[in-house]
Amino acid sequence: MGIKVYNSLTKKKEEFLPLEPYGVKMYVCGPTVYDLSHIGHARSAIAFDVIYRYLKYRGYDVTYTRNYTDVDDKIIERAQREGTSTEEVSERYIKAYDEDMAALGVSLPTHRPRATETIPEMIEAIEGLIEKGYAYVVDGDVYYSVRKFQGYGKLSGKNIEELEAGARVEVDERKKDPLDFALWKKSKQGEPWWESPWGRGRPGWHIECSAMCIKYLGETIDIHGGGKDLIFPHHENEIAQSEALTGKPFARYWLHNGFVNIEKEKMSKSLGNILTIRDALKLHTPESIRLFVLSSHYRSPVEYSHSTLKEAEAKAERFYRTLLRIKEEFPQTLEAKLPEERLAERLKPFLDAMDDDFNTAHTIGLMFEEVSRANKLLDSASGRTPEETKEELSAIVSVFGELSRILGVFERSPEAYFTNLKSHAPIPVEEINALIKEREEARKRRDYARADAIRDELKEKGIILEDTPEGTRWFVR
RNA sequence: GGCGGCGUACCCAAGUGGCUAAGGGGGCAGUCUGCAAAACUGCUAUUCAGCGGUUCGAAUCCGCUCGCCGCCUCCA
Repeated sequence: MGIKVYNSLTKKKEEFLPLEPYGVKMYVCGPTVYDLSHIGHARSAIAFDVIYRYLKYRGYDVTYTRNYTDVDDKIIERAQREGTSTEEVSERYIKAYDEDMAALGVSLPTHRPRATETIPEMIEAIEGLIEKGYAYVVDGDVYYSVRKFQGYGKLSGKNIEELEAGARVEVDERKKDPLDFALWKKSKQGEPWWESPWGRGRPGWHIECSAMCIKYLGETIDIHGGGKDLIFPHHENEIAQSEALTGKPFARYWLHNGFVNIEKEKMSKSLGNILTIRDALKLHTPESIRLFVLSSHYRSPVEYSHSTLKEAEAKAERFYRTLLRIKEEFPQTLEAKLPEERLAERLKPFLDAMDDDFNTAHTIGLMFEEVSRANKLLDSASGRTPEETKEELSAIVSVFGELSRILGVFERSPEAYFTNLKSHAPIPVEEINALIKEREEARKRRDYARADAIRDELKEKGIILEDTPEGTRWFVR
């Protein structure tokens, strides 16, 4: 059985069969770089990162392109407000985006083109559309004739008559039809511009993605992704432009991720309920953010809240604690390599879940069943020899290793994970160690009242003490 | 108004025709412990928003009703 994906174009789950048997071409709409990215951007990037990782894991040679839209009304607006250049604004936020993505463990796509580096290709595409009669020039602007394209609305399920009736489209006398959209915009005073056959101007948003997609991946690609909100008009327009130009199907599978909601509402700038990735990283570990995102299906909405993130943190802690136990009690298992056949057999249920439209939530659920099993093995020998226990734990650890790479979670050593948490302790480590020492002395004196008082005091600050035969250790919560 | 989606326990969340309705968080009880913490064990949905229908059989398919959300304007 192969991979099945939900295709927004057909509104069905379909078997994934790329155009070339072993190569996959994948394009995802990246950010417009006019401000810091929020958790919604993080979700999209993480979801497609896992899809990218999984397809590679499944043996496909994936070419993944994710663009930066670095010329746009909002960038211009911001630059003017700040009295700086659009280049400076976009440069700043590209850098910020890259940093955020790296912090979240999002792997780098094969290509990361900027719209401004693809202007000649955009002009060429627009010329092609004019030649074929799909576009027209009005006083330095170029518009796309939506009605000329048969099948407009096939992705979003909209029909032209109803869109017209809705009349929420921008009013512009120069357009022949209110539905038409700009391919090229004549530049106003103080705006960035490029020379073109229609005079100085800049590209429209939709043509950017079409041009970059065709340039880096070709006329027909396998997967085109983005947030659900891009379905209309952005992706609908991309289809119209690209297919009118090439006469070929643009993308075979359209994948759209759901939103991150805050208090039941979509997180968005206009609603003013955004949480930037940076601010989120001040509150939570990157691991818990990834786990939060991947614990539900990529198409479903997720609710961001303190408690949902805390639950993700608890998951991470449970996982790493178990790994730590395994490492302490059976250190050899961490390096164990399972024979390929046995590994494949153990991995099957997990990969079946991933094959089913990248069901990371199910996969993670299954991983926690293994966590329980590992703990049971560690708790009781019950008729097993130590050798058998070691074997079994090695198998579990090997499975975890594979899945960690696919999901981009639990990739660190447990020590690194807990050390990182400790670095965020609310009081200095020396102070904690001193209190632990004092408590140990109290315990030796059997002064349990004092010992418990110290433990309670630390607990209040989020520091959990744990007495083991080897002494007391601590965790941050 | 048009289009799309969702409603599974106290909370988050898998499951989309048939073995015990995954998993995590929380709660309660127990084992362990000086007491805890962690881990483990048991309990916490005879039932999947409601009502009808199809079927030998439905959380899963169909219809209706109620509630929530998104897109139709820039938006991941």
